[in-house]
Amino acid sequence: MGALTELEEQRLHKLAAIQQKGIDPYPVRFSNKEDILPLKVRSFGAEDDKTPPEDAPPVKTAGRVVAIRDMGKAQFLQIQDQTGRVQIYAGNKTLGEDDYFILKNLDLGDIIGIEGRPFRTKTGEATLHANTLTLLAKNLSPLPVVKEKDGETFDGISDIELRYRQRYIDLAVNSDARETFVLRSKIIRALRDFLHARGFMEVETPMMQAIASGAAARPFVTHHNALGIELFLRIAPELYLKRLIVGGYEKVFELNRNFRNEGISTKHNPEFTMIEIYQAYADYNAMMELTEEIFEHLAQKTLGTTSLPYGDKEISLARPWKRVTYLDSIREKTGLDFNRFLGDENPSFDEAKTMAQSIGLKAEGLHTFWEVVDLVFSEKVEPTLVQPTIVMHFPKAISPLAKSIPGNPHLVERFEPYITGREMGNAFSELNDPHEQELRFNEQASQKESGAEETMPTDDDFVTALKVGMPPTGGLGIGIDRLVMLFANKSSIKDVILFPLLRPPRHDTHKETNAE
RNA sequence: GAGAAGCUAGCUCAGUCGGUAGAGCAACUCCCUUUUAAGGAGUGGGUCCCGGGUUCGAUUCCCGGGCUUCUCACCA
Repeated sequence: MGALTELEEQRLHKLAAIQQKGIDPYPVRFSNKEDILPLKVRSFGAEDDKTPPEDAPPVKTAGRVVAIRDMGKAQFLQIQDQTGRVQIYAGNKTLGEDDYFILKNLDLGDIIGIEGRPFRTKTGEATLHANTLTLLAKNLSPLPVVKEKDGETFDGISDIELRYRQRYIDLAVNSDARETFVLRSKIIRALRDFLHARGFMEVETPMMQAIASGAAARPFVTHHNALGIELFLRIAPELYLKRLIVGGYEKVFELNRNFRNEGISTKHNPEFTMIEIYQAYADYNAMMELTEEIFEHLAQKTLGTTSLPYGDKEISLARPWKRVTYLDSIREKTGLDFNRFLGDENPSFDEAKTMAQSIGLKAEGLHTFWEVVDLVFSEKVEPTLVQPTIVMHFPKAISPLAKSIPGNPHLVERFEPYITGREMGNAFSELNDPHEQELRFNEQASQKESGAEETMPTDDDFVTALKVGMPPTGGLGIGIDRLVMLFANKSSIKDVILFPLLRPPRHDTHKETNAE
């Protein structure tokens, strides 16, 4: 393998010619580089309305060459750094011999440093007239050429696979991609600041766990050689964070990766970022307040508004959000009223099935009353929850870590916020009765025995922790990737994860395997 | 895991009812010192995703495979 394209060969020849001339195409450093945006503000005014004086002192900056307009013995270049773009004017009148040689051998994608005097061209463009031009890195693998005019982009890269597989190209070429990940970083920072300001402490709990509990999902398995044990990548940090509440910390959070060995889709990546927040002496009502505050604050802080465009919709994150109970939301959307079963100790599975069938849902493969109800909810209610909605009081049967509503045998103090038809988080008053917790784990285990695919594994040490005593506690988890999708107006989770998981490319394995 | 679509020059895309292919941008050569999707003249560039079959001949038709995207399934 490794046949070079014509373009790559040409670049290598230029590289050789540059080295021949005694110029290092990869110099060690370029000191005192000023960022382009502040430099432009300083030289040309914040409104781009100032003209620098004739004798303005030279400035020094650097970036990637993204446009070359060759006028013969002089050229107009555009260079781009993390903060913006600026035009460079360079020619043989001001450049020394070596620098001019670099100019003549310059390619799109090269990284250069320049020193030059700010001035305006005839047409008024803010420009730097280069006195020196230093090659800092030669581009040997040509980038796609993207041209822009009046905000319109021509011939950008649209090959989605290339954008995800070689994100560095996507970032180098597409300003939208760059902006998305800047926004992601701002959101995460604002979230941390928000929580720190309220007295929360950020902690780190194990990502490799002997028991992958805290959620119901298939884990990744790995192996520790020295201990000779099987370990799982965590599917959730929940049980460890609650151990910290037992230990006496009262406000903790963890913002980091979880891993689930499940399908990949526009809404699922095998590793994804979650924040989980626990507050002792609080309950799910406090978590509802917190949820609304967090979303509103993050939007205000990072986007300057609580009104977000998403696809063809306009989402308003302004508080207060609509709140509705789980069963009422089903009644609202389908007319089916499961509330009337709340008095029954063992609500009828068959009746639930009949009700589901009456609105065209097949309850095949389901075993319990509450599974049928949850099917109705996820099929008929979830997709309709476009504006922020807090759905409260989930079935106990599918909430093994949440505290029961006092006096209610079937429902728990749990809620989920929904936006754009997607679950954005999960929260509850944490179950802190060790005996009840043990029963719930057992219930999960017997569901597994009777054929449920994914249930929550028992964690005996966690039960022991609860026996030591955990104060009443409110917990909240928020999916960060989905939050960023909402804020960045992206429909695929891959657009908000820098390096989403893709099948590794197979080079010429075909020939090799067929050669046998 | 299932179905559908796609894969042609560095990029964005045409096209071949089966006779090995084209545009724009990029590249190369030349002209041009205030351009900005710069302009003008010329040139080169392809395992048409991979393998097999049918055929005189396959990028095109058939079969198998790969990768991606979308939908569904699974999925806190």
